[in-house]
Amino acid sequence: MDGAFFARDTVEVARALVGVLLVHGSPEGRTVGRVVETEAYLAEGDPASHAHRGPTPRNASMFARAGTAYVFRSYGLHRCLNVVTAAAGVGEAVLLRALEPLAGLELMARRRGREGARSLCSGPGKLAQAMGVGLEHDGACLLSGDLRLHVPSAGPRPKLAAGPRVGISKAVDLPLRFRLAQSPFVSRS
DNA sequence: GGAATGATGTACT
DNA sequence: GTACATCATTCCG
Repeated sequence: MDGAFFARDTVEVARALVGVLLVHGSPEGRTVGRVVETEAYLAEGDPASHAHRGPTPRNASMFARAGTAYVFRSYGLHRCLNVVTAAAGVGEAVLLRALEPLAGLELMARRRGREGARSLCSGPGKLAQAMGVGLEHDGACLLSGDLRLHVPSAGPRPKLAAGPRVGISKAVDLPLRFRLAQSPFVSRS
């Protein structure tokens, strides 16, 4: 796993990230999930992106180098995890929307305060909560550190379904959302 | 300085 | 399907 994986076309990265493992080793324990749903946020022609109007204090890490985490607070209480893509300074990223929980399910359930493997990580806010991702991870490197992405060395290319993104009011029609076909762990809608 | 607005999730009808 | 929690950031005056 190296930075080159992320330092290329953002839509390609969004597709390639499906199937990648997200691993968090915390004092509480280790949690692992497989990415099953992503969304790309682009620099040009994408008014739904936080980076659309250029750098601000909040989105600063979107302009850092590829492989950096961009974590933001959503609706005052949730958190969402993105991976910065493309060349440094461009301001593109991929939102991780859903995971298939693989390890540390009990810890995920405890963090979430509810049971049900199906709904532990089936949404960007749930995923961040279950994996213990917080604003302290904003700006962190996802190639090394306590929170990491890991590409399985081999394996068949997963079958993807593309569609419109969720929860936005602008650029609603762009097909920039990708998910693992037939996975029961994707977010609803 | 003030007001609007979310890259959401849950509960309730 | 609809309602609402909850607050920092952003934009406008």
